[in-house]
Amino acid sequence: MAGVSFSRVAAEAGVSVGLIQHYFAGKDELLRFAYDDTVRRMSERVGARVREGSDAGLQVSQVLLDSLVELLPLDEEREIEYRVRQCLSTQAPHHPALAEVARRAGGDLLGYVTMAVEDGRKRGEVDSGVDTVLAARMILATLQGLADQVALSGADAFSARDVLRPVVATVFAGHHDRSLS
Amino acid sequence: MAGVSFSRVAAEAGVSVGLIQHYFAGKDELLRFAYDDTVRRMSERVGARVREGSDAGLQVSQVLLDSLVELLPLDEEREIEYRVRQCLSTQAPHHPALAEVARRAGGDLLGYVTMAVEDGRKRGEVDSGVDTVLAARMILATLQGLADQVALSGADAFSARDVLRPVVATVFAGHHDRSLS
DNA sequence: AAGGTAACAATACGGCTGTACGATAGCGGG
DNA sequence: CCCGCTATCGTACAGCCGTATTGTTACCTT
Repeated sequence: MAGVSFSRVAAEAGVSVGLIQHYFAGKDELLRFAYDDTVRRMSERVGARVREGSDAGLQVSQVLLDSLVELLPLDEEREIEYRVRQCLSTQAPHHPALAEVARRAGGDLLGYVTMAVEDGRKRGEVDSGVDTVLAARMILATLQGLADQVALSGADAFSARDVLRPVVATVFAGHHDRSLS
Repeated sequence: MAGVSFSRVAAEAGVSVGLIQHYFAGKDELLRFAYDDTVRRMSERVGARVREGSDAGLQVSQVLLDSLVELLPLDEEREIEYRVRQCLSTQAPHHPALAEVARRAGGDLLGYVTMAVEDGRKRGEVDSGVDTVLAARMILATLQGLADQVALSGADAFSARDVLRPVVATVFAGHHDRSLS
């Protein structure tokens, strides 16, 4: 992030600095575009997968787990996404435009997961007493922290799926074993 | 983070630029010191609290929950710690010295939580079949993601403790209700 | 064919950055 | 007294950054 400059972006893209200025009014707008583009793609991916799985009548917990694990920086492409999201969301507090993107992205994802949990409740996979938003927050928090752990210690240090599964299973009780062994 | 410069640090500290150079060989060393100092203090705080609680014979799950929630950016001081940690750990992949600090900090924290879970197992609060390291990873992942959520939406948007509690309870089964309601 | 417009390049410029260097002042030991 | 050491400052400098400006193609429209 410290190394992102117009000249470097231009060089890596194989174009001139002037061209980037032609399309983006300033550095802020360039970063905002990169951030928005990345989080939008991530959000749409998980949204689509949840919808597909729901339509296909698959087990909600399984679909959710798959969709979320797919966001982790487990391959090079997702790692780039992760880094963009991480760097820009860190910068967000100081920049209103970035903050708004961060809020919208967070809200979208929370909405998708909440809907999935509600869907699970309708199908009897989730106890009726569960606070769906709180449950979604819990699952998402674990996912996010898991992303950090994977990014730090590498994709092969441990099984991210095995860490996330019990948390999802806490919400979707009754259809899975709850063991951590 | 983009605004951290020698001149700005000097101004805010009320000293000259030269003085900072006198104590730190370069910017890298200055940042590394700030990062190391912050994570060390955080790690020691949770380590001490876990040890105290363990000696006092309190319920391990309760002590652990308290110690970890205390790391979240719920007041201004912790928010500063959070931001330092976040910014510098983001920068870590490109800078070996920072990466080493990040690894050590992560390892320390994982060690403390793992020990707490093992302690809970000895006392019968945790099932004997549980993978303690995996359980610690899960709890820490949720904590970390929770910190991000709190930093993004503010300390009053939801109860962070209520989100973390069920995850801790998944590990420390039998002594707590497991409900999310 | 003319002309307008969009794509793209080159360069110039003021500002800020990290770092290097020298100066000043206090101060304890010989 | 003077020497070395440390704390502290001021400033100079080369380099990179973001931005503004100007120029050059090439295409589309009429």
